Amino acid sequence: MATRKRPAGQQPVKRVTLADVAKLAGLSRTAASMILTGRPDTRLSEEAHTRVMAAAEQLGYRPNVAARSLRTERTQSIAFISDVVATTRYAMGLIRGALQAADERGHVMLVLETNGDPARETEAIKTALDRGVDGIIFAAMRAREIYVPDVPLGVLPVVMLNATSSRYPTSVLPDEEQGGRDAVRLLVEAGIRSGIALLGQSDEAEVGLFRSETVARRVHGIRAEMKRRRMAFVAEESCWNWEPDEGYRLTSKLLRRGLPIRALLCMNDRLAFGAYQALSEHGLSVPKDIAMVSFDNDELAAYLRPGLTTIALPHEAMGRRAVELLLDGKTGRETLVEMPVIMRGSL
Amino acid sequence: MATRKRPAGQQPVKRVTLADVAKLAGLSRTAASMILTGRPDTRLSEEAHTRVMAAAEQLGYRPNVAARSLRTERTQSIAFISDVVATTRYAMGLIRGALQAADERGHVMLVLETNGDPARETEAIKTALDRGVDGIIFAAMRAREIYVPDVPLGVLPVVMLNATSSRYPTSVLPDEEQGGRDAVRLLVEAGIRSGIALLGQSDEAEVGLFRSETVARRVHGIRAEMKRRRMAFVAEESCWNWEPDEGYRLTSKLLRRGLPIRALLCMNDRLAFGAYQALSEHGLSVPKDIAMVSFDNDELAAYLRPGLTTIALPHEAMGRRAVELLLDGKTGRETLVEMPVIMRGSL
DNA sequence: GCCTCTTGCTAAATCCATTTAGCACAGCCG
DNA sequence: CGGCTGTGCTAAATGGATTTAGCAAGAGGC
Repeated sequence: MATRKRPAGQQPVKRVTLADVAKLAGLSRTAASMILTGRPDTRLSEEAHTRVMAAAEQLGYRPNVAARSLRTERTQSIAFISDVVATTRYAMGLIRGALQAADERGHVMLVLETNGDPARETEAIKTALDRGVDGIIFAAMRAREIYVPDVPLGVLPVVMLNATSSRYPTSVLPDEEQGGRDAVRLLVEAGIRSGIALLGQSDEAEVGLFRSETVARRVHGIRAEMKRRRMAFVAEESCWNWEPDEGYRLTSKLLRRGLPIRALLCMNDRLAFGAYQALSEHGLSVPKDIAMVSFDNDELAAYLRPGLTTIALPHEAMGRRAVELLLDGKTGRETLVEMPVIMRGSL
Repeated sequence: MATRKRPAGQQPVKRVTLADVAKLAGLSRTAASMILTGRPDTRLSEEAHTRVMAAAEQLGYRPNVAARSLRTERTQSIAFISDVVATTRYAMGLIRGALQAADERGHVMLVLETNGDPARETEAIKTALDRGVDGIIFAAMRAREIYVPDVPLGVLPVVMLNATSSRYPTSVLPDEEQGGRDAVRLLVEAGIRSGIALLGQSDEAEVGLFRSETVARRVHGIRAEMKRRRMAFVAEESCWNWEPDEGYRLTSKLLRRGLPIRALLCMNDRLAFGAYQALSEHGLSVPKDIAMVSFDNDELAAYLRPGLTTIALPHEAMGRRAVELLLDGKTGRETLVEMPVIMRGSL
């Protein structure tokens, strides 16, 4: 029996290399490389360009990224390092926006998750550096100050997404201050200047101690706009956990107090969801009896009846912007992304 | 003024290479490489091992991934190519599970989004190949047959995640048949054998024409278990769009017909969400008047009052499993992942 | 006719790790 | 002593691109 070096059907399928293209075009690798990478000031003839392009096309040439980046130190890839990818529905928007912007610029995105563990963060950064990424995005799923481990990144651009860091000045955040103002403006434009209750703000939040940086700005925007218009809340119910349960509990409590409430301004949609449940139990209808305005534009907001009017967290736009800043070299300062007003039936 | 070639503070920060390690250890690059990659049958001395390890440690050596993969043809990276990353909250679980399993195996994950566009799919595959990934996961956010473009992948392992393909036999899917059976079993165990209405199933779904493959299995499991237990639905309301609006509409319609309904079996949680709203308006309470069982374990399910008992889509486990199959070379067949029963207050 | 400049192109070095092939030496056998 | 085996290690080739330095031929100037 003859020894079969290579199974019948299995072609060796050698990848097409630059050398192959050059040979077919009758030129040197140097020439082929320069033409294919679109170098500006080569003195290669029009004829040479045509031949190389044709050869590359004909052979279906794709450059070997590893070989290229070995030489160039750039990989056309970026790292998206985030604390938590799942758990919050917010995550997706950030990733998706970043992904699209990266793709448009011919970059791929490595996604790395750290669970907020400093050791894993350090490891993630090293991994990213090993792979020679062209830039790093540090993202937090709840906007906050992140401590970025002290790994020397050289001149690698870094953007903080939905996060801030004392080490890296470039960050992309939602314009919460404006969002806060808009919420109040919305109420006024609907003719409601009194009987507004605030749901969810907590003093601790304003201190920014535990909760997110940006929420403090949201609260600040709300208060500033209220003050500017010489308005005051009829009630404020504070809580830590902005979840439906709390919204339900606080709203029930509020209603029992018998205050003249005409609108609820909720710090997020999950609270508002809980509030809906409480209102429904009390036989109150939205927006006829009580109007609702909220923040985030959670998926929930569209599902409620009537739909919840809310100031959206522009996650996708933020992700996109982060990549734009990173790859277009516009780093250096804080960028605020407008929070769109999503009008639905609750106001 | 003297020309300053290099700005004062800016160190050149040359990366540590294998050659540096070898030199410090007083050995050849060959030896250093063999030791650091943990080759089994080298005859290098214990002493050599110690010296190389110490040198690598001391210099903080990290291998250059590009250089390595240029030689080895493996990159310790995989591609996660999916139709849509956002829009469905499901997505995250798949990505997150895959990410974790990849990380555990020392791999990084490239995430690529195609929006289901064949041209972009082809492009994504090429991009992945260019980067020399060690495997590809094709994921769909709604389980379904995907047409994978005919790009020759050679011997590259491929796993279909939450999807099937005629081209690639390895796929990871939720065990919908079992899930369907469990839903019925749950109702019976709660003492409900009659007065069950089915919400959302549509004949078109069973044909699998447009909707997902696996939903057909879900319906099949439900019907099989009903039949086995000699039970029948008191009503079936069909619709295409399994969204809260439809759940609301169908449930309202059902209630107006005055049937003796004791339980609602909903094809997904969003339908159930709408159903809750309708029940609430009709003054019916869950689970006292009407019990609810559903599918997916959407985030919503936990927010409802009472919490929605539901058969979960095990996205994270599926993502994890896909990577395990991919990297441990266990490809070849369909893997079903158990759908956990999430008991909450609605049953 | 000699020199310089421009044009069009290429040889060879380089990036860094992996891997093949094989060298030098020691010990053992007969 | 010659031949053989085993041990410990290394030189050099390799992978595929980019980039530096520079060659050869023709044009133009004086």
